[in-house]
Amino acid sequence: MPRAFLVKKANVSPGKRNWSELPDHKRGDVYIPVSIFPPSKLMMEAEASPAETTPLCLTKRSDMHAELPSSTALGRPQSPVGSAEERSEVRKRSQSSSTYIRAKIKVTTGELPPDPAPLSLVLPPVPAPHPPALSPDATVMPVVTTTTSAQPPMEPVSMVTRSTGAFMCQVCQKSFQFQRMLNRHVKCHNETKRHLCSFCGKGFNDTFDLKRHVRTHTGVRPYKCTLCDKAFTQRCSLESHMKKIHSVTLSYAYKERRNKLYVCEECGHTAATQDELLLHLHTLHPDSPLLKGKAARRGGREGGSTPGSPQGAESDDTTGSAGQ
DNA sequence: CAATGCGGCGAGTGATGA
DNA sequence: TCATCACTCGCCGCATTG
Repeated sequence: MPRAFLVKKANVSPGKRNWSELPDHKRGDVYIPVSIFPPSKLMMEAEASPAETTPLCLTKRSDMHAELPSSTALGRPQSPVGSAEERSEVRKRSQSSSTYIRAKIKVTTGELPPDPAPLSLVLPPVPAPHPPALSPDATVMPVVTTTTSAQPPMEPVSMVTRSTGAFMCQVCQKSFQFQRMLNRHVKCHNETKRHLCSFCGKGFNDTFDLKRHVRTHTGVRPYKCTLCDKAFTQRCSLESHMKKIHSVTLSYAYKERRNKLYVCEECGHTAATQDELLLHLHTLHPDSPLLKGKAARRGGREGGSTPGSPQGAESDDTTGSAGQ
């Protein structure tokens, strides 16, 4: 692979780890961004609210910023918000006056626009979406999942009507078979719940989206190409790579459940089973708040969820994406 | 049964080489 | 300038949890 892939921009600060120089397989296994976690703080945050709990409570020491392995975060210490998405936000904002507006980009304002209807079309004048500034010596803001209580409930944003047996979104007229589908869809229009990235402050409606995003900062790349040393944060990226580079198309039976991949978000280690992951955590990250959280939860639930269960016990994010 | 978690799909964008 | 590939994220379907 001739391309200097992964390196979105040079400008890597001296003294900082350039993870793009590492083979992906090493990067994924070697990189240990977190031991870094102040467990107590982490746990406190995790207690906030079950629903609001940010999956990945990545808090870290103040010099964490310098350790960010992500190519997207590397080399932009000057930038208050270093990731690509921030640049995208900035770019988007700069484009907001132009004719082109990327429809999919959402602006994290934390405030509910007065008029929901044009929400998907209008980019409101954006105040700095989030406390940006991750100055090199700044303490990283904790992951905060906020429910902006000041905001009205969903209904005013997207009135639910039922027509032709479907639940229709009043904002975009999209219809859904189930109420719950609509409820979640409404979040797309409503800035009600924000899951904020502790690294860059970017907000997400979906906890998993945040978790996935955080990997861009932590450098965790669970999906490794078996034919080369490259690794990816998302399975689809790996599959795309396999198809384009190696001409290998991974096919799965219809609705086949792919093997779940348990990912240690602290070092990127992957395990085939949750037990294996737990063993890994006990061995290498005994102080991991994630481990403690799991233990606490198990104690409280007394065998509530089975070890293979992808959720529940894993909502503390010891597992990564992967696998359907 | 609603809420939540997770994976997949699709698309926009950046970086790089030809 | 264009093509290619990787990165990233919004959103949806489905599974699981409480």
